[in-house]
Amino acid sequence: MNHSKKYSSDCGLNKVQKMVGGKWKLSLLWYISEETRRFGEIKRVFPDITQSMLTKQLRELESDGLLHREIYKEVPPRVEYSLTNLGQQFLPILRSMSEWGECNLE
Amino acid sequence: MNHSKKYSSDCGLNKVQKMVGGKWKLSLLWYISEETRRFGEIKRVFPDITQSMLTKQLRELESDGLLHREIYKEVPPRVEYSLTNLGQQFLPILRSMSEWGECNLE
DNA sequence: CGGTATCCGCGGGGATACTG
DNA sequence: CAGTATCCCCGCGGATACCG
Repeated sequence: MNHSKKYSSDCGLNKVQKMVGGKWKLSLLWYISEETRRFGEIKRVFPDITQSMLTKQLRELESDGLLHREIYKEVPPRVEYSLTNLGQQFLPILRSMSEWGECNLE
Repeated sequence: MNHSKKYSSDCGLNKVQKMVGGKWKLSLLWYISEETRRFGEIKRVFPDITQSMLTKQLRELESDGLLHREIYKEVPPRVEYSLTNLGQQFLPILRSMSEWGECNLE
């Protein structure tokens, strides 16, 4: 590895920061990891996220390869979100963070 | 746990997000985890962070209990940053994220 | 050397209304 | 139901100058 770039903006940690640094992304991944979720479900469980922001963050997670978005062409429409392989590989980290957060704070 | 708050703004993951969500905090913790670091060292290794922002992020990490800040009253002054116990407990997670970031991106 | 003090731009994120 | 489309605010983070 280029030694001078060990901590620079293209190191692994900063890539992670960019991918899951969004305000709600960790929680969203966590919720979707339990099982495939419909958009409406997510919206109901996270009432503090506006719908537009929810769409945006989900799409970013999708384009970063963490989420899969499956569209069912029905009436009414249905869209389901699930973890990709990459997202599943991130799960242990997510679990550790959740535990660390629950245990060590106040 | 309050079921309705399982994914709300005070769940473990969102606490983690607030604590280490800053643009440079993961990398800073990572660098300081290797050994105790002086302010000037950090500044040199992270030339893209302005000095004022560096101070701010370090202080936030300190007040969140992740970093210890030791001031030596010498001339010239010396300030050293190191991980607290809480910070050390976060290390495995940091390591996982770094590996995941290095391996799975591009 | 290791900071403050100011000022400021940008974009993350929210509110609201409309749509296929 | 699952979105766009707009508009907008605030605060993160940067730039620059000064200080004990």
